[in-house]
Amino acid sequence: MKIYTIKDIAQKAGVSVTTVSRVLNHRPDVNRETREKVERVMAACHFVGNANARGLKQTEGDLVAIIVRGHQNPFLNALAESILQHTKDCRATFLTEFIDEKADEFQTALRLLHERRVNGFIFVGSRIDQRAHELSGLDLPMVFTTVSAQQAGLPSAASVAIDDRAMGRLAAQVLLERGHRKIAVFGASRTGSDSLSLRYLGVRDAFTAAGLSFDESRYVETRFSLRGAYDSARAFFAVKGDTTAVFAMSDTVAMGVCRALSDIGRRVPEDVSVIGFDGTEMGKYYTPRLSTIEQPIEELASQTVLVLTDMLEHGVPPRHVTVEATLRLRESVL
Amino acid sequence: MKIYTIKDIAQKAGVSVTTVSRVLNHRPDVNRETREKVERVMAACHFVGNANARGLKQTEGDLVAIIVRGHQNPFLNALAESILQHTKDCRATFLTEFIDEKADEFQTALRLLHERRVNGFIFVGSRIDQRAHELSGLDLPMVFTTVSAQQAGLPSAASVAIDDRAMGRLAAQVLLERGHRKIAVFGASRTGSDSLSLRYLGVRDAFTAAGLSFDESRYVETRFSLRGAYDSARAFFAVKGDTTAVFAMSDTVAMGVCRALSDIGRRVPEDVSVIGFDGTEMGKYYTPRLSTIEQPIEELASQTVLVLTDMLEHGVPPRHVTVEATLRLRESVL
DNA sequence: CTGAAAGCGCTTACAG
DNA sequence: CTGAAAGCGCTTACAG
Repeated sequence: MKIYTIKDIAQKAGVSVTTVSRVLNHRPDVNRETREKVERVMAACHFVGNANARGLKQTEGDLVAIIVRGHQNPFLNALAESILQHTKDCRATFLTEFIDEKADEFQTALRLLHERRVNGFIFVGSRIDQRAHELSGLDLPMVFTTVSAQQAGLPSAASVAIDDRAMGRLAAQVLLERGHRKIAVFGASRTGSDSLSLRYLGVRDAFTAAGLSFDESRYVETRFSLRGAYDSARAFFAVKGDTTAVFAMSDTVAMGVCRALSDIGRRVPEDVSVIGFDGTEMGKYYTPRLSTIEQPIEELASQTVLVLTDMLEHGVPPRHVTVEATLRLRESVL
Repeated sequence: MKIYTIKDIAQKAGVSVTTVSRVLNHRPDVNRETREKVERVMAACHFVGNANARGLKQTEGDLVAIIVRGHQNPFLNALAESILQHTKDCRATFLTEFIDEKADEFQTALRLLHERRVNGFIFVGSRIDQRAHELSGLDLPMVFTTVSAQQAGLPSAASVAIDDRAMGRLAAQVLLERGHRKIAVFGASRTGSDSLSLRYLGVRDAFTAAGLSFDESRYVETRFSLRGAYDSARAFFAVKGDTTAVFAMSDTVAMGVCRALSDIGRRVPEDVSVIGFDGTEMGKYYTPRLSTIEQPIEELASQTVLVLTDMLEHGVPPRHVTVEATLRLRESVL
């Protein structure tokens, strides 16, 4: 199986490589007969252009990198897939890079910038912190999705996200309204301005609005995996066994907590109510069906691609879009 | 933030581009002082080579594509991650391509072959069928993992997999031994020689060994998603309500079935036993904890990389490795 | 509508 | 140990 080059095709079709290149790139300025002849030869040879060679000539169309941090995260996975879907009718080409949750997305971005001459970024599942400043010199369109970049101080950064603070507040409010007072919150470090920290602030808002104050000893820093959440919950409930409700900042964490509760003989929701976050498919099929704050995947994706192409193709300045999340009350909250 | 090329570095360091290239590729034949000077300049400029330009010179090291079919599949995801882990100390470089479950992995392979001049493949989650013959002319190392390529008729194909037929048999046997006779099997098309079809043959083996025969009307072709399995199970149990046990060919399918059962008022495992396949993390935390056939991810991954590098670096002929799966009896089977 | 030629950034024989 | 030069496969002004 010989690998044909544009030169081989040109020779077989009796035209110049320039013409083959034109056909390859769907340029209009090619005679119909010539085009068809070249296309026939390309088809017969199963010709596919060499991406390296093409990439080397930078002046081609835009190349956008989608960097997904959290490969095992079902929510981000689904979101990335949806973004890719919306990407189909863009002029730019996209490459997707899945990195580990613990990896550094900004380092990855820098590498892609050099290695592949990328000229646009979509960050899926990034937490924007001081590391982001490695990108501050960059004058490329970049869109953060699921996290607001409003406070990031990156001049060319746009973002699409839900109102995490309001949604954190809503989750806590749901529990407070149902009479819960001993409420635990399972999240991560709450000192930044990332989406998880905002949800935590929302929790405090809810308590304040109810004339109460959140008991910080019921805040649990956990890893965002089933195993991590399970272990954290076992340890937490051994000490704070009087807790009657949990707000977990992801559905995965919520499910780990549910399993732990059931293993220590506490029923969900009869003994302990649990509300998650994200609105994953699994949550709908878990027993009990998970109450959650559902992020609008479809809209996050379409807005993200829209904001990016506006910046890339029309030079529109970056903007920060807020989309609506939805409370889904299912079986796990009483 | 200027993007430096090898030429810029050469100029700044006062050497030729050849020398910079040598340093870049860790060639031994560079004077230590020269090397250090060049390295200093590269570091100062945050220099990263242009992958396109490098890729264009094919004679570089090997490039292996890992093609993962089934992006949303947690088992394949975990397996791909483990493979990537084992890949770290290989001389070759690897690129990972996640494609949809419905996409054609062989088309993808062909594209990568041309576009990127790949010279080795790892197929994760492929089903080998007639489409595979598009690769039959290819004299490149390719390793199929989770599915045996023994019967595929591809001369350069190796494979690493469990004994799917034996494991299908074991799953059915577990249910038969516990007195179940009205057993449903949730799988896919069972006419090929892919791993799912083999598991089906294993089921028949188990029935035959017990002096019984499998009731084909209890074979359910389902999509391998929570939603698909749920819908299939609702439809199936509306007709075959006397079924007392289910063998689902993936944990995801098993969980969809469990949820459906609970929604029609059948308890798992008291009324219906369910056994899954793969051994996903979620299965351990589901309620009820899922009984399953656990695939040895770690060993599948290490063997896959080993077989590939043996072929690639040492010219060893392709081989077909069988690894051991493990029965995990948990709560969902009575 | 078509082609000859330069050049993208790198690697690699080939000389020295 | 080091460098000048050719070439990887493609794209794109520039001519015609």
